[in-house]
Amino acid sequence: MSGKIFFRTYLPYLLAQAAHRTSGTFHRELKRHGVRELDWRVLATLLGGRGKSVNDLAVEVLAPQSTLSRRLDSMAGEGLIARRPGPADRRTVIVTLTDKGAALARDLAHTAAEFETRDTAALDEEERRKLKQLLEKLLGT
Amino acid sequence: MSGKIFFRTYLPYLLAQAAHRTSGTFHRELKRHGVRELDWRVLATLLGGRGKSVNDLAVEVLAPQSTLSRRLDSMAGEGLIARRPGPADRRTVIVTLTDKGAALARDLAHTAAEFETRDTAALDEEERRKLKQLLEKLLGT
DNA sequence: TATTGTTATACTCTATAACTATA
DNA sequence: TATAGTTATAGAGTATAACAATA
Repeated sequence: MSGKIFFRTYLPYLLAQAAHRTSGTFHRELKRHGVRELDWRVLATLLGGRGKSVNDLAVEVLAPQSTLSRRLDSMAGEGLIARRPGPADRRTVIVTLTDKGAALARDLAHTAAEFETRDTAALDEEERRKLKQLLEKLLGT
Repeated sequence: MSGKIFFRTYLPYLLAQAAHRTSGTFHRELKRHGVRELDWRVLATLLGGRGKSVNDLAVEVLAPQSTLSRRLDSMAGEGLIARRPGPADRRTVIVTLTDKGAALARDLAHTAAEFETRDTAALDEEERRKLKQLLEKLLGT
């Protein structure tokens, strides 16, 4: 088994490379706003929804609960998110965007969409659609 | 713009999620061997090749040069890789696998291939092939 | 007892820049 | 002067487990 051939067609690595490349330029943009990658994922995940528990959020932003918990402290301090006890089960904490957080999230999402197009310019519209469809199927969503 | 709709179809996030999911189980396997994710990328990248400069390697393993440099110290200490000055330009350092490193790399690559199939079972063979092809085109390889 | 979330600790990785050797 | 790589430092993320509150 040749290593070159192996790793060049090894799907997890292709995915990691593609994720790295297609977010590199936008991450520099995030930095300009003083927003970290994890914060951006939290903002984008919560945008348009009605709030999520810390647990659910941790799964969606691909971060451990303890890391997220500390970032939420910081984001709450900046007035971007709010936390309140879950209505049914008071052990859970429901995280929602504040108006300020939602405004920032919308602003960043707009910029992200521009970068997305630019950073995936090697694909035409049909290929991009197909790629998304395959990824969604892979992820079961 | 709905957040749910936005982030669910935002390609960099789909890629990050897919990369995360398709490597999660194998990373636990790596841990069992005492191999870190970065080490694994170095091993797999060098497998079957004739060695690479630290700079080129850093790009391929998606890590900063300084991080890689320190990991290489450790991997050299474990007898997995060797470093020698470049023949043409003596500023460069050429990294190659030792026999021990190559054996470990082949072993891990074999296991990785099994996990790859398992972790992408939601796609059939044709879809997997198409996904790889689109990713390769996106990456320009 | 089990689960949700927070907090604590030690460790790893990253960003940045200074430094060395070579070109 | 510029480049390849190493080293140094501070900051950010992760793994792990202990802990509090609720179920």
